[in-house]
Amino acid sequence: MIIKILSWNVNSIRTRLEQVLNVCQKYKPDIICLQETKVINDSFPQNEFLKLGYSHFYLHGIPSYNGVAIITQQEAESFDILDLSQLNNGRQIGIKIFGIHIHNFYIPSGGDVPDEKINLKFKNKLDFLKALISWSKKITPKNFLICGDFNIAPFEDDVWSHKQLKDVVSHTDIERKYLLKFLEVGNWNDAVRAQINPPENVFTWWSYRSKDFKINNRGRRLDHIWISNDLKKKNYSIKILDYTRTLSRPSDHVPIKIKINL
DNA sequence: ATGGCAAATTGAATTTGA
Repeated sequence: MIIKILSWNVNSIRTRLEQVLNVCQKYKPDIICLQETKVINDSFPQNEFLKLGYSHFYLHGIPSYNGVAIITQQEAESFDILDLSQLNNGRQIGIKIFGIHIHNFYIPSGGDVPDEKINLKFKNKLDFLKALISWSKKITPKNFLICGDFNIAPFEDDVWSHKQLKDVVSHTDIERKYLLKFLEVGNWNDAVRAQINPPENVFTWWSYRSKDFKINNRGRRLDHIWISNDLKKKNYSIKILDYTRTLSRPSDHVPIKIKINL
């Protein structure tokens, strides 16, 4: 059986609804993992998805910001919101479906200053990563996939300039170290970088502050799909749908997609 | 440590993102 899973930080599901529906019609993912839905559960636009055959909604929204969702055609066997810490505030939702555990994360961005002593947001980011490291040690990573906006570009060539971004939140040494520790203790596999490498585009995010994101291509790879060792052995393919960044009123993130033959 | 922006909330200004 072949399943398709798509992960996208949409920066408001209500603003991006038409674009998300278009991507669903075009690529027909079985499972849609969204981050930054920015909507409470009661206001999630379910009807439009129902028309496309997506009838199950696993939502963890809060007012105004954050918020994650998993949307499926088939009903999940179970779903859960992890007790990662009090910091799991619309930042994680997990399901089990087709025998696969899927967790959708929105790791905190971390604010401006990469110093946990003076910037609480940065401390929260590192604490969230520590919680994910502990969680990875506890679970049995079999038939497991985790995805989402991790807000960290782990490798030097995951950003447009390692030199210029090495002290910028999302690419500092300590964040990269924590993320790679998380990867290592869970025996996770970075499914996207296993298949897509420079000079092909690996970026999934481009700042809104650039007038034309294509001109100097100052992007970062902040969004990820990680899979357990057993899934790594299956046939799978990855696509970064960077065309969505060229649409009018785009999200600053683009979708990433995995097609896996179970 | 700031920016060239965007979205949500509240009601022109602030917070958040990264």
